[in-house]
Amino acid sequence: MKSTRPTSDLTAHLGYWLRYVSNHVSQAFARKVETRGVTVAEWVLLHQLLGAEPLAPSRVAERLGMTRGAITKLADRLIAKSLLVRNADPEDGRAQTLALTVKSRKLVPELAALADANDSQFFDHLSPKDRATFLRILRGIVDARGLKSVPVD
Amino acid sequence: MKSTRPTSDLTAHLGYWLRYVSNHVSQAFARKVETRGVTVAEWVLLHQLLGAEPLAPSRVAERLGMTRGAITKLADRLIAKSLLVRNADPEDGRAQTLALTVKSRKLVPELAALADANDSQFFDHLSPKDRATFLRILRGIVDARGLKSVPVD
DNA sequence: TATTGATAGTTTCCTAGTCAACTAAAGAGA
DNA sequence: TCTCTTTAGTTGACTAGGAAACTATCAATA
Repeated sequence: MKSTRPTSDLTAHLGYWLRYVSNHVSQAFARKVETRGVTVAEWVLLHQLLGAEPLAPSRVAERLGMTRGAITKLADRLIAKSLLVRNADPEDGRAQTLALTVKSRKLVPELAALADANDSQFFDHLSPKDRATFLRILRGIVDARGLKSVPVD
Repeated sequence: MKSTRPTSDLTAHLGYWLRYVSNHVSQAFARKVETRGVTVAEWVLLHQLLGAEPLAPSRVAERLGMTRGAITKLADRLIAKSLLVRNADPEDGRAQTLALTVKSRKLVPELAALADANDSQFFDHLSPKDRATFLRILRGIVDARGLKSVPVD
C-alpha cells in the first residue's frame, strides 16, 4: 500500500530515482576519467589494488563482483596501457598476481581527484545534515540487505 | 575538504555508495523480470509506451537516453516476442510508430507489480521520514543538476 | 604414488549497447 | 521542379561484460 496509482506511475518507486541519479553520476564520472584514457571499470580495479597489491585476479573478481573471465580481459587492457603488471605466483603454479606500475601509481591519485570533483558536482549543494542522512540511508540498505562486492558499472 | 584521507578511501564518496546500492537494486529487479522473459530495458520501453502509444522510435530513444540504433534492436527483440508492433506512420513516409500488443498490455501490470516488490525489498525497512528524505534528496539532485531522460540500465 | 576432485585462469560464444556510415523520405529555396 | 539539407530509421563494426567449457596445477587420499 505504497501508492494509489497502481501501474502507470513508476516514478513513485525509490528504485527508479535511485537508478536515475546513479546513472547520471556514473556517466558524468565516466566522461571525466575518459579524459585520462581509462574507463570506470579500469579505475575501480586500479583503485582496489592501491594499498592491497599484489592481488590475485580471482580476489579482484570477488571484490568487484565480476567474473574471472571479465577480470582477465580487463587486466589485459590495463597491461596494454602499461598500467598493470601480471606476474606468476612463485608459490602456486596456477596463480598470478596483479600489481600497479609506476605509471598507474601516479595516475590513481589523479583519478581520485576526479572522483572528488564528481562528488562535489552532484552532492555539494546538500546540507551537511542531508549529506549525513543520505549516507546513513545508503549504508543502512547495504547492512539491511547484506550486500557485498564493489560496484563497477 | 571532505575527507582527511586523500586517495585511498573512496568509500568517503557518496557516489560510491549510490552506485553500490543502485546496482544491487537494479540487479535484483533484473532477476525478477527475467522470470517473465523480459529484460529491464524491455520493461522500461514497454512501460513508457503504456498510456503514450503509439510513439515514434526516435521519441522513445530520447526518453530512454539511448541511441536510435539501440531502440531499433530493442524493438526488434520485443516484436519477436510479440510484445510490440511497429507500424508505418501514414503521415510521414520515413516515420514509424511503436505500440503495445494484447500480450504486453497484460504483461506490463505484472512487471509493475515486480517493481513494487523490488522496492519493498530494499526500502520497506526505512522509516516514513527517512523514505521521504531519501526521495527528496534524489529529486533535489535531479533538479539541481537538471538531469533528463529515463534511466535504463 | 596414482587418482580424483577442487581451484586459478583463459577462451569461446553470446548479449546488448555505442558510434558512424548509410538509405529513404521530407522540406526549403532558387 | 530541381537540388540541398535535414530527419527517421537501419545497419555494421566495435566494445565490454556473462556463462560455460576448457587447461593446468594443486591437494587429498586410497
